[in-house]
Amino acid sequence: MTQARAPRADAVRNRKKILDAAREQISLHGPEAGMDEIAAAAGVAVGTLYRHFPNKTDLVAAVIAEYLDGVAAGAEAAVERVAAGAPALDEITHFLQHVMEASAADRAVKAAALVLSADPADKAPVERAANALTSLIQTGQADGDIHPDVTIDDMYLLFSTAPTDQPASARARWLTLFLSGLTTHGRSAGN
Amino acid sequence: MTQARAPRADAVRNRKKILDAAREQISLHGPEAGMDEIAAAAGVAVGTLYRHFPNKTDLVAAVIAEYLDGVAAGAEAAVERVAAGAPALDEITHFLQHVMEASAADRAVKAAALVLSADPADKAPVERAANALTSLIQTGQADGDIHPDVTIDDMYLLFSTAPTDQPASARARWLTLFLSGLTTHGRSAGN
Amino acid sequence: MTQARAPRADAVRNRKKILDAAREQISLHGPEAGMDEIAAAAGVAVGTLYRHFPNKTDLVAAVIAEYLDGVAAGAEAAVERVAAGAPALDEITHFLQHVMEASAADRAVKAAALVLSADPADKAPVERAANALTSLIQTGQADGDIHPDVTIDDMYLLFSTAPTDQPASARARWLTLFLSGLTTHGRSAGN
Amino acid sequence: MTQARAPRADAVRNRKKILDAAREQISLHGPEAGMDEIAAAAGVAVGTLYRHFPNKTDLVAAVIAEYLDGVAAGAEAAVERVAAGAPALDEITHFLQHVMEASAADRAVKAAALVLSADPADKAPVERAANALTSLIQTGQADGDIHPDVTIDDMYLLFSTAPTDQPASARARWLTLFLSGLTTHGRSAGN
DNA sequence: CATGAATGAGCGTTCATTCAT
DNA sequence: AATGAATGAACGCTCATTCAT
Repeated sequence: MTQARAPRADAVRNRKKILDAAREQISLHGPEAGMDEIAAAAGVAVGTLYRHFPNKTDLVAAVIAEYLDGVAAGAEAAVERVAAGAPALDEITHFLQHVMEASAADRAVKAAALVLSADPADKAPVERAANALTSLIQTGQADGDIHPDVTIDDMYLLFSTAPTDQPASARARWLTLFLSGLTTHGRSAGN
Repeated sequence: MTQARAPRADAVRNRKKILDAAREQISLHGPEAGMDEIAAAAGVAVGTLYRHFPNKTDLVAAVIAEYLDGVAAGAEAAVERVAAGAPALDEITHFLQHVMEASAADRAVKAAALVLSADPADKAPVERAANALTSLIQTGQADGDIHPDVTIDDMYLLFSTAPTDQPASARARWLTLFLSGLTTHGRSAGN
Repeated sequence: MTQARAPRADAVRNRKKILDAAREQISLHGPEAGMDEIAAAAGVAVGTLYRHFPNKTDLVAAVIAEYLDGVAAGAEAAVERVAAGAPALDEITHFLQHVMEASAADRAVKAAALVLSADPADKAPVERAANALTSLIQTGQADGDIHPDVTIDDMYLLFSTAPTDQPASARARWLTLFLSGLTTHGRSAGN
Repeated sequence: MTQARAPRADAVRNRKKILDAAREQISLHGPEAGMDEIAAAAGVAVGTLYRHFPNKTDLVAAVIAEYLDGVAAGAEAAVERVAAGAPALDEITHFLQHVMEASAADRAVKAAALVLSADPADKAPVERAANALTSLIQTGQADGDIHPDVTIDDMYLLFSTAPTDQPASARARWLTLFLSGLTTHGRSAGN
């Protein structure tokens, strides 16, 4: 019974509304999206925004944390499918596509994080994703599909350099090129 | 031919001083370097700065144009070396390394460009670089070293996604991975 | 006789806790002590604080009233000691010293009162103190120790100008100088 | 020829306007007078105010410095009159009256200084006043009018405790009482 | 043409107060 | 009656830009 049993129903709702509005406004207007504008988009007053997030930096950190949560969930789902017999290389490929598209949607959030040097509020999702990815890589290497010198750091490199602010076709091409560096297969003339 | 060629001597000098100061201040303090600080670093008053560049955006665009000029020059030099018999793949590799290191030094300028969404003021250097790179690629393909589906767009992708704000070792690894997507050689276990 | 005498036990307790917390927080942090902080220090929610005191001004006024209560009690005790035979001039001197030291301890409260222009909520203690002081002055004048033109207003002047935010030595010197204006004795070279 | 020969004519005028407006607004509304309101009262934009005074604290410090300048000038004039034969005690009395009235006009400025803990920007006027007052005191003591234990610190005590926010009659009475502590004359029943 | 003083919209943040629960 | 989440006007301050000198 360690609940703080208060009627926090609306407070929770507000927190969600604020995070959604923050992601949206920052994506639309970049890091210079104003706190007032985010609050207005969320349908609350600034004071409420500040009750939930004492800083602009903290707000951005929370948006990032939410995003990382999705990444971690995706990675873990991939691991499970591999455990169920799916080929690791395919799962890695799909996971990377998934992350890339998610990053594209939140591209400006990354920029805001850089400008404000906001760290994710919670390190747990990062670790979860790292564990899952390590597992995928190892399986892929055991299958002989992934180059033996590939490490989790290559994944970070990939996440941090994906062309999130370019058209989907550019991202697809970029992933093709990058993957040929990760796999043992090289590229034939046709792909 | 309504060119003005009057005592532009100091005006040209001022323009140069301002561009240098802008690059330096933005590299030091990021996009939030103030116009007053740039002017002070250039040894002129703000008004003078605004006479040369009506906007902060325009100033950043000019800094980027200058940078692109260097890129174009590097690409053209590579073409000449290839014409003199150097292997195209090697020249491409070195050129990419060079651009990447230059970008890393000016990374804050790129960030400023994003925040202010500044386009280069002058398209000429971009074209010069494109011509030179196209030539290099074609030679590399004729040599059988570069994958036949590689285009100039892949180079843009490379420039725009280089991890300029990460350590040199990360950039080296990244280039290795990326290049294996451009070449016909794939990667052996050892590189 | 529409007095309410219901289970006010905890309400009274809360009122006391709030007043104590207010005095403490204002003494610690000056007039800019926040209502939230005072409420937290009192162990209640802001809403409760506002139930007891509709305003910050009213809260400060209540703190002052409490303080004045102490002053009145001191004055009345002095009157009783004079009635029992103590010399009025000595009692006045000691009383003034006492008030001055108490004011010094609560100096931030006085500052808050000024900033918020808060009057004491309850006039009764002021009157009690006035009556007692008038009695002391009259006795002192009858004794020939207090200058005949001295009035209760001189006491107010004294309270309101005591250097409460200066070291105790400054306060002592100040009282010496001031008292020589109230008494018939002047000052010899030695005091 | 160490002039900065620029046409600062209006800048100087603005500085004056800002100081006047600051004194006025702070006197009217206390320390919480807003920077925007002061700027508006001065007829300039906030930015201009901040060009002249980087802080609210600095602005208040400048107002105080101006006030201290007047005090110093008054003290020095008194010294000159004494040198010309005027009785030191009279001059001290008049000087104190003068300072007291000036303080009364600027009463809120003192409060603002306390709240913002602003020190005068320039220590020189304080020293000038101190020198002049010391001279007056010594002459008064040589004349046998001022009590031999009186020091400059007693003057500071007096300045800092004058009832500046009370009616002129209260200030007059207060000065009478206080002076009887400074002089060797005591008070007869008639004054 | 250069100067630098002036402008003022805008920012992130605070806090006394209100009100749904 | 108590709670604490929500409100929003106000604050001190910044900085790209304009314009009188």
